[in-house]
Amino acid sequence: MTKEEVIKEFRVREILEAARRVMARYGMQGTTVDRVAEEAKIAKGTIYLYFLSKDELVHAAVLEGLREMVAETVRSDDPSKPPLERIRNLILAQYRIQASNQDFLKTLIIGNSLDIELESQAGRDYMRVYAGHLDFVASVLQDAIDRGAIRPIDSQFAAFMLGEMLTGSLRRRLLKLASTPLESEAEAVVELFLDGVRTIP
Amino acid sequence: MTKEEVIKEFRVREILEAARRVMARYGMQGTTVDRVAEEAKIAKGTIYLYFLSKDELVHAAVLEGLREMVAETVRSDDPSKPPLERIRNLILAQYRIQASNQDFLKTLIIGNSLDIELESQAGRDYMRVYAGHLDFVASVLQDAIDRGAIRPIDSQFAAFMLGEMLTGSLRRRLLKLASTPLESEAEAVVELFLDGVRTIP
DNA sequence: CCATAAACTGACCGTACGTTCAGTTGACTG
DNA sequence: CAGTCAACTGAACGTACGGTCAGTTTATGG
Repeated sequence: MTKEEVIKEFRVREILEAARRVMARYGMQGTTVDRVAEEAKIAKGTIYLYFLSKDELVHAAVLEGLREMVAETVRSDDPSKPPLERIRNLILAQYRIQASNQDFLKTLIIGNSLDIELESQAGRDYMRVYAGHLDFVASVLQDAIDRGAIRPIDSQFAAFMLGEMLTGSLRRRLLKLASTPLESEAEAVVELFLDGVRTIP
Repeated sequence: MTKEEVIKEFRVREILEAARRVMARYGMQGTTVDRVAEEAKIAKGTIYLYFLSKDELVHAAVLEGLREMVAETVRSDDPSKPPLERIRNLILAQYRIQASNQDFLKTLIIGNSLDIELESQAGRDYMRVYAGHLDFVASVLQDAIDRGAIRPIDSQFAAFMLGEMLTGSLRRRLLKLASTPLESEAEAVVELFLDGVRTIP
C-alpha cells in the first residue's frame, strides 16, 4: 500500500467514525452532512472527495459498524467448548457487544432506521453481512444438533429467532421496559431459548 | 354527536387511511404531505384543517394502525380455552393479523421507521398502546402460570420476547430469508416458545 | 334566491440540506 | 525557491417539501 492510500484510508475511517458518532447522537433523521463534517473537523466539501453521496456515506458507516460486531461475535466463540456452553457464551457475548455499541444500535433499533431497499446495492451489502452472521450462529447450533445437545430443528430458523430475541432484549431496555439487571436478563434469554416456557413434565 | 362532528371524523379517517396507504407504498421517507393529499383526493391545505403538522398526521396514522391490530389480538382470544391452547391461538392470530397488514408493517419493520422520541407526547402514546398489548399477552401467560401449564417465569419478559419472535418471523419473510410456508413457520414459533431447542431428556 | 359562513383549494413562501466548484493552502520536487 | 498539483475549503446553488393564506366553492338557513 502506498503512502497516499494509507492516508486516504485513514481519512475515510475518520469520516466514518464521525458519521457513526453523529448518528448515535442525533439519530438517522438528524444526521446531516454538515454535522458529520463538523464532527470530523473538516469542510463539507472534503467529504465528497471520499464519498459520492450522503447515502453512500451513511451506508458505509453502518455497514462497517455491523461488520465489526459480527467479527467480534465470531472472535468470542471457542469451538472446543461443549455445544450448550458455546450457545450460552454466544448469547452472553452478544450482550457484551450490544452494551458497548448501545448508542449506535439505538438509532438502528428504535430511532429512524435505514431505508433499506432490498434490491439496491446497499441492501445487498447489508444482507451479505447479516447472512454471514446468521450462517455462523447456525453452524454453532448445527454442531449442537449433531452432538445431540439440541433437537434437530431448522438451524437457520433458530439462529434468526435467537438474534431477534437478543435484539428484542436490547430494545426492551432502550424502551425502559426492563428493570432487571443485564446479567439476569441474559440468563433469562439463555433459559427461554434452551427450554421454552412449558412446565417440564 | 352532531352532523358536523360525524363529517369531521369521516374526513379524518379518510386522510389517515390515505396516509397509511402512502406509507405502505413509498415508505416513511417517501411519505410527503403532497402525496397523502393526492391519495386522499383533496388539496394539501385541507390536511392542515384537520392536523397541526405532518408529524401529527403520521403519528396518528401509525397509532390507529397499531390500535386496530391490538384490538384484533384481544378479540381473537377465547379465555375459556385451556392455557396452552390460548397461547397457541394467540400466536396463530398474530400471524393472521400480520399477514393482513403486511405492507403497512413493512415500512415499520424494515423501511424507515419512526423517529421515536420516548419523552415526546407521540412517544408516550405509542408506549401506552404497546404496553396495553404487552399487558394483555402477559395476562394470558400469567393465567397459564397460575394453572401450572408453564413455568413461573416473568410474564412481562416472556410476553415481550414472544412479540419479538413474532415480529422477527415477519421480518424474516420480508427479508426473503424464510422459504417455509406460513403455517409451519407459525407452528415452529409455538414449539420454540413452549419447549425451546434443548433435547428433551 | 340571496346572504353568510364554513370548507376547501393550490399557488406561493421559507427553509433545510445535499451537492458543487472556484478559489486557497500546503506539501513535494527539481 | 519557484512551480506544480493534489487536497481541502466553504460560500453559493438547486431543490424538495412542510406549511400558509388569499381567493373560490359549497352548504345552510331565513
